[in-house]
Amino acid sequence: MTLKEIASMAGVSVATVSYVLNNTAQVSDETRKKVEKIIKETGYRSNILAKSLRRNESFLVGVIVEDVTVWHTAYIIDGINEIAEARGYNTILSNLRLLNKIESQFDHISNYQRDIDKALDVMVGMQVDGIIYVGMHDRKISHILGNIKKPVVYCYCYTDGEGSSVRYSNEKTVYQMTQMLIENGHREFGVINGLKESEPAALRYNGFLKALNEAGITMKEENITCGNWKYREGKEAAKKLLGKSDHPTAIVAMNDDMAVGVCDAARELGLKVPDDVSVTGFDNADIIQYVSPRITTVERPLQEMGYRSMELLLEGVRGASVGDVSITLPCALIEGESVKKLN
Amino acid sequence: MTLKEIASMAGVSVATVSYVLNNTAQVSDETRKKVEKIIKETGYRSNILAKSLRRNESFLVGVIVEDVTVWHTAYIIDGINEIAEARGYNTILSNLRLLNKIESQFDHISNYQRDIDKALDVMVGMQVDGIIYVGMHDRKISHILGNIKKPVVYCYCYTDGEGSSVRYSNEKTVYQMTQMLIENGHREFGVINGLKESEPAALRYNGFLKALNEAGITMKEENITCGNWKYREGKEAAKKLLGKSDHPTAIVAMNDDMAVGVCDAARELGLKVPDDVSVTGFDNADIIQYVSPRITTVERPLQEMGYRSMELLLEGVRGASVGDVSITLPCALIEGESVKKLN
DNA sequence: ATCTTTGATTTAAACGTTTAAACTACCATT
DNA sequence: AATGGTAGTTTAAACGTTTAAATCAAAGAT
Repeated sequence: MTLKEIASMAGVSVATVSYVLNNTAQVSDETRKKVEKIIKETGYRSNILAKSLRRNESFLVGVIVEDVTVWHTAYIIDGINEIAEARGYNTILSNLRLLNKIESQFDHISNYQRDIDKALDVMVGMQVDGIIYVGMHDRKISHILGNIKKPVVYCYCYTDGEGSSVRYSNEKTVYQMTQMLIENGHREFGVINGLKESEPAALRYNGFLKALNEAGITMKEENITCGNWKYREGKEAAKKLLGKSDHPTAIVAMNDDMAVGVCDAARELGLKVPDDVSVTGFDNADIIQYVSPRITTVERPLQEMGYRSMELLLEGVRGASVGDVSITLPCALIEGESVKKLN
Repeated sequence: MTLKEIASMAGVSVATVSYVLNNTAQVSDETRKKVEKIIKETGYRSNILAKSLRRNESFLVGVIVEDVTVWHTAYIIDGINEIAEARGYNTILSNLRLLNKIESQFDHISNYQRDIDKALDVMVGMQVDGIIYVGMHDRKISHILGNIKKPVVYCYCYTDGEGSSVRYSNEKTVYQMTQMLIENGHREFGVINGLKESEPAALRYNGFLKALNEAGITMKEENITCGNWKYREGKEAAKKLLGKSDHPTAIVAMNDDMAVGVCDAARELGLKVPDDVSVTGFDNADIIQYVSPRITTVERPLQEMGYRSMELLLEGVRGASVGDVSITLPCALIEGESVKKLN
């Protein structure tokens, strides 16, 4: 079913049908009714490819994600898609599958670049109106993406890039969380940071330190540890932190997986959470729901980040925005029962 | 950068450039080199929209998912995308967001239909070559999707539909799991099924019963329970099953969330897993990694289901397949330490 | 010397839209 | 009666490809 066929069935020209469809010109009530009737009857759907070709805009945006199987990715995609749908845009998804690659190939960096190039090939080929990159981008990535002459938004985390970006606040969130612990009377802290090279780890740790410094609290060197974000290393670190009589009264784990490890370590050492030691996490991961007492943690505005990214992108597409915009969204404190009031 | 521009830069006709690009006709080495050089220099990328319009195939497939934030969905999408990419296809994703809708709206059925229609509008409008529906489809959905004149593959679960489908084996998997328990000497079973109305619950339960029947084992009515797939109800059901002196020696939970609930219930009742009671789950969910002892469970071939769905779809697109094909993939047993050998 | 064949290239139509420009009635002013 | 304006409609070009058909030149066969 094409415009032409509709037109001939209605006994009018293709232009008229197009005008009816988009109401972009005056059409008499009579012909409008006639045409609309036929459109409904035939179930005609306009060919978006042809439309996009002619209009020189595709109403398509490309979404590149580092790994779709990392759970937070789905929520961001969900947010992106919701706005896209509402605004009449569609998305094509490209999955870099970074997780497997980093694990299995030593030369992942070069593959990485090749994969992005490939993704860009199809996206630019599809004439996307813009691109959202979901993940941790560094200068290299923003350089690659900067080369295409389309609006780009970086969503999730970023180092120092060019381009518009949407992220959540790591530093401030942990800062506030730590303040909360201090207000509750805690003075002896243990910290389990994430991977040293990781940007969020650095940011979160900064927030932690800032709160300590402001309160004039210093930490024992031995109470500063880090893990690989995973349960096991969190538990191991916690065993060290808690395995002495003068252990900290509060342990700040930089994500929930490790926080759960802390709780299990505590139990195995015969310590009660929160009575003997307080614990906080980060992420509001699924696992949180299974452990009791509920670990106090923090929820990232994942869906909202999707919303904002898409909105920002569309501003760029419409040429509305000037220059780069960076949005940092706050996280929400999810209060559990893992923090004891000491005062 | 268009074909025309490349052509004029190379001093040849657009046809020649097109032939070089797709090598679909004889071109002299000399001109080929010349054209390729310019293509490389300019970084030309062909306009897929125009190509698709002309060729009357889009190399696009639509993927409709019931809810992208349900964790298994991401793995299926990953599989779909991997094959798509390898075959030169792209995917556009439509998320029905069913989870929120079912919770918040009583008239979700009609919205559901409208949402699918909307998704189809854009997909058909984009001239997708085919569609993969990821989720539990019923006759209603296959009726809607059957109306479009494109190949469709249903992935995940299905009742009795028309159309090709890919799913994992529920019945046989639980059958084998139960056989394993029987071989290990278990005779007194408790079962925690999923939601009664749910198809996978029914299938899994069938598999369970079949193994029991074959072994001539009968169950006490009171040991047959069900929950809503969630931790809490699993735990509650387990409390009932285990709260008596002659409790079952093995509890088959129809998913991991509930199996974890069983373990916690056991612990609270002072029972040891697996010494006092054996437990099995289903899904190999993330949570499994956090509980010890490791719960014996089963992994669904999610990514593989994505692969197969895409392959099946492309067969349909290429007109290779005749009639509907149904593929049922086996699950893999993940042996933990939650099952005791009684013999 | 003429006719075929072959290989390399170009011409031009087609895909399904949008849209500026042209056209046609019809009516209202002068 | 000529002019102008307006509402409704059509014409035709354009978007960037692909591809059947046409063209052309050079080589081979008679």
